[in-house]
Amino acid sequence: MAEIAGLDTCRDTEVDEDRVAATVAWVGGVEEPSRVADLFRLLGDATRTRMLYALLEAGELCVCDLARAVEVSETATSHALRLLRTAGIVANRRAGRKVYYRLADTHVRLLLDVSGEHLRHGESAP
Amino acid sequence: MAEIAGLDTCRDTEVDEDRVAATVAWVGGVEEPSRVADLFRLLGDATRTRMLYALLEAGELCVCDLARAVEVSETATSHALRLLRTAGIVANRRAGRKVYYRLADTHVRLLLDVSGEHLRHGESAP
DNA sequence: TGTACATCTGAGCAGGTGTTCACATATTGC
DNA sequence: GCAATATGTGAACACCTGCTCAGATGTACA
Repeated sequence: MAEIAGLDTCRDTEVDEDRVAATVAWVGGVEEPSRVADLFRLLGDATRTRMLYALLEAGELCVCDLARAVEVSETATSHALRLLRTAGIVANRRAGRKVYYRLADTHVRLLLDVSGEHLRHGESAP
Repeated sequence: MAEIAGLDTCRDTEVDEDRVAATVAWVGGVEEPSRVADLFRLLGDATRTRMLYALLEAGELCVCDLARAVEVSETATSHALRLLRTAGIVANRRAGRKVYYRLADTHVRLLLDVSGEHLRHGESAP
């Protein structure tokens, strides 16, 4: 029943065995955790998060204005936006020489809201 | 109106100026983006995310079983759980020599759900 | 076309992060 | 008490990540 080789500690063989087996199969079989981690890693940087908050507040901003809003160099802003754009978190629109960025979909706003909710309420009931 | 020193590019002074000023004040004044980034950084690791998914599936697991479920050493599991516990993402319960971990609150499950939703639907309408 | 502006890109480097190793602590049963 | 199991801790290391710098690309206007 899927005894994992190489890890020989935890000698107990109680009733949790089947639950562990089912869990390892489920976690290992689906690639979702890895992709979710990739998404969270992008949001796990203060500069990028501040950019998202700025876009959430302003609706739409060009690179230079966004750079000033978060007080980061325009080059760093461009690098960050590239990552966010590739991941589909933000979308861009060209107007003349400027490129305006905005949040791509509502899921991002929801993630920010839920996170803020978590922080505000601290650790509450399960 | 809060011209940021040290960043002298982007010479345009169009109608967006006030919006930028308001945005920079809002983003800079609130520490929420930084704390949200800290939270997302914790979730931005594949090992930790798989642990959360395992706990989400199994409900409750001791360290050694969780280590086998995500196929990581028990030491690495303990280190990861310490970070998650300090952040209030997981909670623990001692039963004999074993320590059982579970998701701390419903916000984490919601974050995982919304993230999965985002990935499944890709980038849709704003 | 040439100049100025806005954005993008690649290389290089400092700082942060996750893992492993060795050891410490805690709990149970003899 | 002692031995065995389960978990926690700190240091060392390799790896990754985000920033800056220099330069390239794209766009508008004279």
